[in-house]
Amino acid sequence: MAQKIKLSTIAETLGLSTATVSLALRDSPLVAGATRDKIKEQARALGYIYNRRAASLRTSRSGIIGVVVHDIMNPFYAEILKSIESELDRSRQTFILSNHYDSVEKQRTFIETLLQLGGDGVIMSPAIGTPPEDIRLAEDNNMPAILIARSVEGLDVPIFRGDDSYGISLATNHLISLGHTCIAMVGGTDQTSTGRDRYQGYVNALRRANIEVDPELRIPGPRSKLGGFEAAVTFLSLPQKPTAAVCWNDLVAIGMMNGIARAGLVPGRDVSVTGYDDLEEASIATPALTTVANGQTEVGRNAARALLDKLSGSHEPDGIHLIKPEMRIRQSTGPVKQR
Amino acid sequence: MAQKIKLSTIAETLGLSTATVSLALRDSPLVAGATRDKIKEQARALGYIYNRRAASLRTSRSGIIGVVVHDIMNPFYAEILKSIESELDRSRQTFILSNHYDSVEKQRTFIETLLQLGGDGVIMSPAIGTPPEDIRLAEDNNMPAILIARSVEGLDVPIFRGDDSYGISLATNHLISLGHTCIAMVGGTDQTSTGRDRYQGYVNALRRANIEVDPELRIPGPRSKLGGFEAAVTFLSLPQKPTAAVCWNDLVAIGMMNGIARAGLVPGRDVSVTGYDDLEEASIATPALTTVANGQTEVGRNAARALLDKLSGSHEPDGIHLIKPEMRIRQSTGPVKQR
DNA sequence: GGGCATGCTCTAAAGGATTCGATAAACTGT
DNA sequence: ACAGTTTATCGAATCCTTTAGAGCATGCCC
Repeated sequence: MAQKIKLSTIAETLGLSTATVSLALRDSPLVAGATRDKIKEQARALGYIYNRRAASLRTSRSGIIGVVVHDIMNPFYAEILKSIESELDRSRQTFILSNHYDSVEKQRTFIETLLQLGGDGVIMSPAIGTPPEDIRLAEDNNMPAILIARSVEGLDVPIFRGDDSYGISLATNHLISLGHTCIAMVGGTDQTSTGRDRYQGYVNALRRANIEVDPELRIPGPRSKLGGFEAAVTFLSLPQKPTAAVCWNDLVAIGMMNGIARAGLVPGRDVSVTGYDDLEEASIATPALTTVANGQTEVGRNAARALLDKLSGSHEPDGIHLIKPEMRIRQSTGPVKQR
Repeated sequence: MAQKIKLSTIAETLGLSTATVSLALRDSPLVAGATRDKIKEQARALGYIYNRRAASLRTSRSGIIGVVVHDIMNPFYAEILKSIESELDRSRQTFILSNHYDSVEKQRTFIETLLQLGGDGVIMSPAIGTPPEDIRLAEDNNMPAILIARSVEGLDVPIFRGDDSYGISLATNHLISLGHTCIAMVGGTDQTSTGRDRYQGYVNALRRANIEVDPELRIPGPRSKLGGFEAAVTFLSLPQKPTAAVCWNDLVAIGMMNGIARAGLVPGRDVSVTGYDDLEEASIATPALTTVANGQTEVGRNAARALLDKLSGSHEPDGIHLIKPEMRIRQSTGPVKQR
């Protein structure tokens, strides 16, 4: 309040130059030990606050990293963010978070803001329909980007994600092995690479088992609990009377189980349901959800490390980094039972 | 990549001064319309990126607002954040988000980082045990703070929160009116103002109905789904055989309903359960959760507006701003039934 | 004692936008 | 035609830190 304390304030009170003070505070070996201690002590005493904007103006390094995903409230992204956070924390980077809600517009605004702030890099799960130029804008202005979860055509920035096609085929195979032959696929969209991959995994698994693929058994759209809840109605009224559902993710699966229960049926006994992601919540759902662990923690950690490596120039982690999903079998799936 | 475009680049290519360019880009009436258009056009053509750090060095306004809460993954905070976000968005402020996970240490680090970046203000739900000095640090360095959800003793910064004591008493009264007399309180902690207020609301409602308060009926601790899930076991083994539970929040209530179902009982019929917060999820839970709407949207919106007002100097929103909670009766509560 | 390291500190020039006060040009009214 | 406005633009200082490059002791060796 009183007076802004700056380097020169410290310098004057000690009869030194700002250069020395600046170096001392950053532990430069150029400054004598005794001087350094005196300076640090004085800085503390005066309540000095380092001015990063002034510093970064000079050094063109801001210590800011941007992270933008579809929706941070979605536990799938939240778990990724948590692991990014713990990775960045230890390297003293500040991170700025944003949702784009699949608005290309909002996403571009975020990238521009980040550029204005001098962001050092950005980790993003690109919005549906992201034009490659928007990401090149970042790269061209010296702000490297790393993608997570979704790819963008025509770009060669590093990307970290689970192997969606393989993961969904695991879930589908599991249902097939329980005797199910009429299996619906609930949720997701063809507009993202993830959506296409997951549907493909489902189709592949059915084909391999010589089960005919019926497009009517696909209920596209839902990606949230509410979506899954509502899709239960559609599912239960399908004329083919499917006995199982491969859901887009755990949220859809949990919502759908709630919808099924509301209709008086018992999920896991009357209808088998699989999720995807293995959120913390999956194991405490009723019944406990059979799902596919999608490696959120690895995705976040590896993406953050890759960016830090790139920034420190030690390593260029280009290309696609796939993480192998794993099956988690619980109580929401069981042997086939006619309705 | 090629060359950094700055104000002076634009100025030179047009034969103008940086002063004029700077003014034009900010739509100053001092600049002639034709000149302004020419400048803006050129800025776009060159791919000029506004350098906020340089600007804020001069103006000491960064356009950055910090938001720190216990855990952004918690849907209660997530809903607040969403409403803060939409409020700040329209005033072109960037916001930086952080969790403190109730670590005073982590919270202070965040405040310091924000000060270094020249944050204009901070909205926070203070960590348990936050010393008033930590918040004064912000205020003293010209970065106003607004509290949400929790208070800190010995401070007169504005605070926005629900009326917890009143809210919980609504839920408790509702159970009492259904005939319940042995009602447990599940979750929460005495270490936060919210925790103390909610317990007090529960106690008050019982006393008003002449029901004796049994401290053994309190199961403190849980604040998450998993916590509620585990607390169900404790609850069901209480010798007093309570017929209803007032839960700390919706997460605890939903977790607890899952735990109760896992034990073979039907929540809403065998045991009545109330939540708190009215998350989106409450209405699709099985059974749909009776809960108390806590006004997250208002809290977020009002807090954000208050901060913006304070920054623009138009208004000093000091003091406590309580939001009146409202009852939402659904299927998780019903008439008393002996177990 | 002269020549050279070595160790520590300082001077001054960036870095990019904003803004006060000055200036020049165009216009007003008489 | 001239003093007085108004309008549009500019010069230069300023915000605070970093960092070459210079400078000055001191100590050491031959």
